[in-house]
Amino acid sequence: MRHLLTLTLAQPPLFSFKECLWFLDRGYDDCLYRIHEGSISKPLVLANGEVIIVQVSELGSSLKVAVLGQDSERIESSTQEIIDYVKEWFDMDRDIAPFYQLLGQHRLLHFMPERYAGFRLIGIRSLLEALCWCVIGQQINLSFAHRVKRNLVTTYGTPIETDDYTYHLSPSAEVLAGLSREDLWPLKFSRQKSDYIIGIARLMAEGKLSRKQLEALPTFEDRKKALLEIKGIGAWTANYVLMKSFAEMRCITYGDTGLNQALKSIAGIGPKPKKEEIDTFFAPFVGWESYLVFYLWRTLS
DNA sequence: TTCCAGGCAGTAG
DNA sequence: CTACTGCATGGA
Repeated sequence: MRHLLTLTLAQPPLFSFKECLWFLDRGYDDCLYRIHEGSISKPLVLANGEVIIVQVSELGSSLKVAVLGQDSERIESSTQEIIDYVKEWFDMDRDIAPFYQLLGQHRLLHFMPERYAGFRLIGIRSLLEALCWCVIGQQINLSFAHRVKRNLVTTYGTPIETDDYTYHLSPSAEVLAGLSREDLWPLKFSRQKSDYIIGIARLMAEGKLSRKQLEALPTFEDRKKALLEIKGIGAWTANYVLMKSFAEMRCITYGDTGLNQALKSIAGIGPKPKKEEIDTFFAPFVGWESYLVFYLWRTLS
């Protein structure tokens, strides 16, 4: 792998790379990206099949995107794809001023625009990766969840070597679809979760579930309904995936313990709030529910 | 030992 | 819709 090119992106208003990086570097040592000396880097498979490493860092008032790879011939034609990926990753094309306006008017949340200025919804572009992460994270604490994810990624993902670091691509649907449930038990998956992951991977490998198919559905509710029909995907996972992988703005992760904690400490709601109580709290933020969930999570660590 | 952690499926009401 | 159970792991 060698350096192929460097791109420069203007930082939009109300954007803070440091806030985004802080969230990604909360101390769980995620195995799918590397945070190093103020930069974040991760491997990416381009549409043409080439594997590259994108490394994003701050350079003055801009973002610098360095690209590592093998094939310098074709990389120029992928420039826009790489820019789009980074913009989507950090939700850079969204004007969040209206959200800040609503926060500023709120009795309990008016501190957020200043304290978390420029914090953005961090995306997980890969649908399978997002779904795997959700299933793994169901009902276990985050540090254990990260460990299980690392087991999965280092066992069934693809290592990508560079001079000073070994990255990993998350496992493909084809690889996971070929596993049997017992294969995942040593990686600390429960029986149910093994079945969920393999079932989801098989749907994707068979072409019965894909980003394209979900995006083709007319409404947010249709996409949620389609996800909920799949074994292992409940309300929490459906909302989380639509938020993180599709950048849907109206997702509330009902039942989420982190959300419940934040609502308890900030608004005194709960400890186990009913759907209606949550909806009432979210009512002033129509169209920004996902951002509110994300900002509430931000208050936790 | 008990409780619980960024839940889900199944059943009952 | 809520309320319940059973399912699994591992840390506090």
